[in-house]
Amino acid sequence: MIEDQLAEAIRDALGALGVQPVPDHVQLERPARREHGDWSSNVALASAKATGRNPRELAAELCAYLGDHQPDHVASVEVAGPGFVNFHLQDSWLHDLLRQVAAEGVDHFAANGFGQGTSVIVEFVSANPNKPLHGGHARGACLGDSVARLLDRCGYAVTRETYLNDRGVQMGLFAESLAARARGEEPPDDGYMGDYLIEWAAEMPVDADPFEWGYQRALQSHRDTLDRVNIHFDVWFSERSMVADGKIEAALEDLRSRDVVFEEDDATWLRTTDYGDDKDRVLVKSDGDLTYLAPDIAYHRDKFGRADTLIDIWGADHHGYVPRMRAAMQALGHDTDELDIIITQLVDLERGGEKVKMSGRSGDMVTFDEIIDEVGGDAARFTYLMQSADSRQTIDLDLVAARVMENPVFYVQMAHARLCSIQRKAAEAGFAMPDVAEVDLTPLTHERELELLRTLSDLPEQVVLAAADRAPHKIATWVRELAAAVHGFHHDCYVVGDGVSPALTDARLALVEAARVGLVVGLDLLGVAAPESM
RNA sequence: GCCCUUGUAGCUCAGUCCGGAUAGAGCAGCGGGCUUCUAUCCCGCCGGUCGCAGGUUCGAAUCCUGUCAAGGGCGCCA
Repeated sequence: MIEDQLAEAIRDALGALGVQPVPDHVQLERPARREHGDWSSNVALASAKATGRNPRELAAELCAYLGDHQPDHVASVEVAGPGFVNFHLQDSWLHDLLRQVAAEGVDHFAANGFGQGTSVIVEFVSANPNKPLHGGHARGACLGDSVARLLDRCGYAVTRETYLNDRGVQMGLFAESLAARARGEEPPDDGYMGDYLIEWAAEMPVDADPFEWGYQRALQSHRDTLDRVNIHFDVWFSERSMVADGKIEAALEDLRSRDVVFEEDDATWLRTTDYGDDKDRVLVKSDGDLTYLAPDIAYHRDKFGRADTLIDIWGADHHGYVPRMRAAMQALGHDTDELDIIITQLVDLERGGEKVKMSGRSGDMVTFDEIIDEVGGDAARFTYLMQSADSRQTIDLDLVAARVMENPVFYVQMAHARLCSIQRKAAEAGFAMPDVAEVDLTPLTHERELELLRTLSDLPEQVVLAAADRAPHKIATWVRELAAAVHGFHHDCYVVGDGVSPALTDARLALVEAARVGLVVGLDLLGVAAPESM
């Protein structure tokens, strides 16, 4: 990448100028203002103090040196402000970039090998298998899958996994409620009241076991819903399987052997306070039943046996459990740096400005399916991923569904459809797609063309940052910028038509293809389709 | 009381991790632009004491301290 070249050139220059020590990392960034050049470095400001030199003088010496030893593509280097070193580049750096994007294509553009050799399990959704997925699951579902897509592109060996709470009190109540509905009765007072149980009960064969049949029915419901938003788990991990194969007991034994467990009031406790938790936690209740925590610990212990790094996506209502899980993993000797628990803040749903109730015993909760019905799978995913998981989100279903102007997903998809349309029109007009490696790109000098390429050049870094921060919203922001650049290009730069020379048409067709690759990659990282027409 | 997250334009949010130059985008409002590849678009204008107060720094939306406000969480429930 060009910034690596420039950084290396700066380090060489610092060495030649006798600056000690030469920093390991030279920061280069794209200035906010075009007149500050294509790339800028604050290296003179940053190292002035360490070297006891005046930053502007150091910057001036750097510029002079770099002027005499110009790296490829550099047109000029100048000092600005308090001591920035600004590089102005020739358009050729963007032309090279275009060739690179086209050559890498959808499979390789913005990919990197940072995760090579590292396995990671991304656990998300993990909904109780006794009711349809509801709105509260949606954000975490979209986030988890997109994080997995980002890690894929960074070369990690990724497993998408969800945990099934398929034993315990709630599942028993579920089976009882389902059986009651099947008999035409009301569920027990503490049972499940949702109308979906009436539907499911009607489907259930008379001789079926309500527990097993209902469990499978719920799983099918989850699978069907997630299919609609392009989410597919590699592993559906069963809690009760850990009872059968002894993993829970093994985990408890492991903890006991490490002397972090004690008995008190007839219960078994984990001394999580030794690891930063604010109180100790019960593993086995005085009545002999397990708390939810014991299987959860066993599950995470199992995951650490299968992967180097664990990422969990939890809702805000579970954030209080982070310290105890981290404590438990630390007690088991795992590196808690490799346990990354992402908390998604709550989402408020509205319709036409009116708040929608998210849950309720009578079954008036909004299901994930209803959200998809109302706004579509692509709009749902894009909307959930537009904002940082840290910020509380308000989604007005009517706005997302109906008012196209307020819904960026259409803007971005439209950009892709337009590029495809251009390619179709060009083919109809007899222009074959040029060989991008050979085509002359020097006709690409229009500001719209250059801006499009500059935006494309940002994606590789954004992928690295988004993957590291588990922050797909950075990709959503980027893809909106790229779409804006595409629409601007589309508006001002005809590809095929009167007054466009064949050479320019060829060059622009190459640009169209590179931009299309960028949109496809960006949208794919979000799990959103790139339609060829709209 | 303790813990987590948030507070940036009328609204919804980027930017904060890793401090840089005149703080960005969309929507809303106002005003322009289609004989050619999708006007579901493009361009301009309007709009911000970056919650508040200190501190560190050549330089703070960004780091530190305090404080206010909103949301969430603090079970031998799951």
